[in-house]
Amino acid sequence: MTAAPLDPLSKRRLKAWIRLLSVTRQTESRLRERLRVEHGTTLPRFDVMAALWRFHDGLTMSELSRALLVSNGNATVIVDRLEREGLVRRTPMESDRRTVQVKLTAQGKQMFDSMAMDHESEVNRLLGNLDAQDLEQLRAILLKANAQET
Amino acid sequence: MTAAPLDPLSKRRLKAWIRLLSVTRQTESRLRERLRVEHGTTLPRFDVMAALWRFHDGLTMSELSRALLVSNGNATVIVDRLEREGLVRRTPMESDRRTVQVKLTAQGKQMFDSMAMDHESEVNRLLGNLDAQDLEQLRAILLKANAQET
DNA sequence: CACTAAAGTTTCAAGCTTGAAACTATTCCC
DNA sequence: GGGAATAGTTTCAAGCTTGAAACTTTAGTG
Repeated sequence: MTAAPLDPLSKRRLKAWIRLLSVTRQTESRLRERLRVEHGTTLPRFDVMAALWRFHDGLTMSELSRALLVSNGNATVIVDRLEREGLVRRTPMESDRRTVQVKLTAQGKQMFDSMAMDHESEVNRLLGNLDAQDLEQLRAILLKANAQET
Repeated sequence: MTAAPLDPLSKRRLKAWIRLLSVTRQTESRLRERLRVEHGTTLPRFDVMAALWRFHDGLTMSELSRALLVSNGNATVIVDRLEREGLVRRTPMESDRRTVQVKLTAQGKQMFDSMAMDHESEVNRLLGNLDAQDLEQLRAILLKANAQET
């Protein structure tokens, strides 16, 4: 539907996107490897646990998939596996019987705690070249970019 | 192995990473949807074709997976499917019989051309809020971040 | 109250992705 | 030349991911 790219910045935006994707993929790949080698888990499982740790009153499945920007079906299978491993618990809601509340179990909290600091220091290492000014600029740019998402 | 995160910027780097991931996922999701709806294809297929278009003398499987930051096994199945659809061709190399050269077919080139401009204008729209200065800063920051990747 | 629309979740098929293992071809080194 | 190590590719099992369809429950409307 969009017309031909007369915008003179079009090519630069495309290059910026490619670079953004590349840095993100490389970083994700490092983090995935670390979780696998050091903690025997995967990035999606970690992401779910991190979200549940953050919202420690629990999240519904829909809130979870929205927070993680993944599909509902995807959230279901990851929570299924975490639940089978005893790291997470589904509780049917009284107020609205369509929904379930997902929470970390005590074991899940413990597991997450054992990973979180290591994960943070790996992120800190991977982005270690960025100083305070870089981080502030990046923050501003990403917020700006995000505002566009229709 | 890394020690506790005494770095005072550690938390900010973590937040920056989460934001980076979020923007990237949202953007990827938009682009994927557009390719699906408008062109009946997927992002990984598009990525492979874009790499082959860019290096129009062809790439080996290993070069391809390195360029796309995906595993060799992954590259194999995507190229398999593209080949089955006639968009791509594998040619055994004379010089080194371990390797194959992957190239776009004429049909593949045509298909890519029909998608590329649309894809670019979608990227341009999604990052439309970023002006020349933003793009330059982003470029510098991403290059800096990239330099760290051990 | 019935009907309809909407929201929340799961199921499903298809495709993507990884990392390890297997296989083939090449290069290196004695 | 004969191994041994290395490089390129594919195969494989397991898990991730999507989007659509089905199912259940709730809310809204007459």
